[in-house]
Amino acid sequence: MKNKFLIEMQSRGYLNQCTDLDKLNIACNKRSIAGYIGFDCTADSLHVGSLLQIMIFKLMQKYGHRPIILLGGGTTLIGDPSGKDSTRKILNKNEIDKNIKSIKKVFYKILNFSDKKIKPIFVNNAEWLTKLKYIQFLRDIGSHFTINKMLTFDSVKLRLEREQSLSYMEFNYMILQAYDFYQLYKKKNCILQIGGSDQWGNIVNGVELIRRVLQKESFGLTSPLITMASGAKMGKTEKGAIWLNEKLYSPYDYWQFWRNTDDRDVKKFLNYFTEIETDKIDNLCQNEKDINNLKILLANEATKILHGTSAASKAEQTARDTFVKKGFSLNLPVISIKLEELKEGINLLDFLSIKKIMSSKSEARRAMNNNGLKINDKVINDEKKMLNLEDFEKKMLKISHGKKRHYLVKII
RNA sequence: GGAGGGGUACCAAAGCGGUCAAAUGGGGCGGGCUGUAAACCCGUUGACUUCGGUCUUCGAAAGUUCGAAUCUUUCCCCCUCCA
Repeated sequence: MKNKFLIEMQSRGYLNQCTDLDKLNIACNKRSIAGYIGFDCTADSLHVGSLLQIMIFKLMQKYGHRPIILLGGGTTLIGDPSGKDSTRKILNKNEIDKNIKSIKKVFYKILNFSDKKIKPIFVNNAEWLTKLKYIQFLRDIGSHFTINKMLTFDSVKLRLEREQSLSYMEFNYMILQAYDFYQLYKKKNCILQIGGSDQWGNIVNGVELIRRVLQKESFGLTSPLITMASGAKMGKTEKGAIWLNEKLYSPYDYWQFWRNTDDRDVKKFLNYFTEIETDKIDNLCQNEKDINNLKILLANEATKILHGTSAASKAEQTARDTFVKKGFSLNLPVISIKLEELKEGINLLDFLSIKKIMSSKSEARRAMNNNGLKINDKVINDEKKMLNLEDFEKKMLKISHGKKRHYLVKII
């Protein structure tokens, strides 16, 4: 009997590779399992690139399995060389701890923490990694790895082939990740590790370590690498990363990100990033004439998962007001200005750069010269334009940069 | 350790004494077309400016010169080949 969890993993396209799908199927059928995914803590927020992993957690919960969220406080001290051309910036422990605190928030928002049986567990591998004794570790764990094999893993091989330096520190990363899995197996009876396809090598090492040291079976599973139709990696647009933390990326912008999905990606993303049943998605995609409606659906569903229903509908409403009605929406990002500052009038270019709407006055000037700057939908071409009380209506005014960026200026 | 090549703006890459804030391509931003998509076309792309200019930028520092991204010296880093 095929396990429902795995069936949905497959139909949503979450499944790329598995060490032993048949046996995992049996294990999942038998009981509730625990599976872990490791997250890197180099930034104070995860971005959309990690969202698929979180969606997998969500799916695990749906079918009664427990997520173990490994925050790599220890491994981030080293830096994963997978898929990197050069050593990345090494963070110190304080920065990492701060990042962990911030990253955790997203999981609380997306996953179910109220049901005891499937409540996610946070673990930080600094807990065991920082306590390792070098010689002991080499004897107990290091003896199970051969350099010959390690050299064949892509993360190492590619670096060497490109003649890019790989430090001994980074070279150890895969062993540490394998050790993580081993620890979680022992401590939490975690039998599954999930990761992006670039993690395959690291994951397999863990499975093998568990087999060698504990003579137990465990499983590894990877999700596909998602790219957008533009060819860019998921989550990294030209403009920068799409962060999951609200402070770094507002719900409105997040909604907009999904709303602006490339036509070719819509169906894929509906499967990946919403909880709409896959049959229903097939149906919708066949029957809906206007793909824009699907994009709105995608934006709503995806935003709902991260920021909640009300934030999603608020974002939709804001978008409607600004794009369809071309009017004001009170939910646009607000920039406030004090009444005193306006008394004398304030130079518009100064205002734009001071309030960080534009990164410099020159940039503001440029936008102006290209007809890209509007106040209340009226193009402004006058570089000397002063902003004063007459421009405001009910203490408010809308400034637009291009067609998509709008701000509400409020007098306080 | 020896011999060569190189470090230029967000990235790639030209320039090799003045006409260089620096060709060209990509990316970004804006405009047009459209559907808040893609593709395409056009403009723009260091900062400040009283729009005359001014200031900062070609790995770092020092020097030559009226004048340096361009020449010299030292230092740092990267690459290729040999050992």
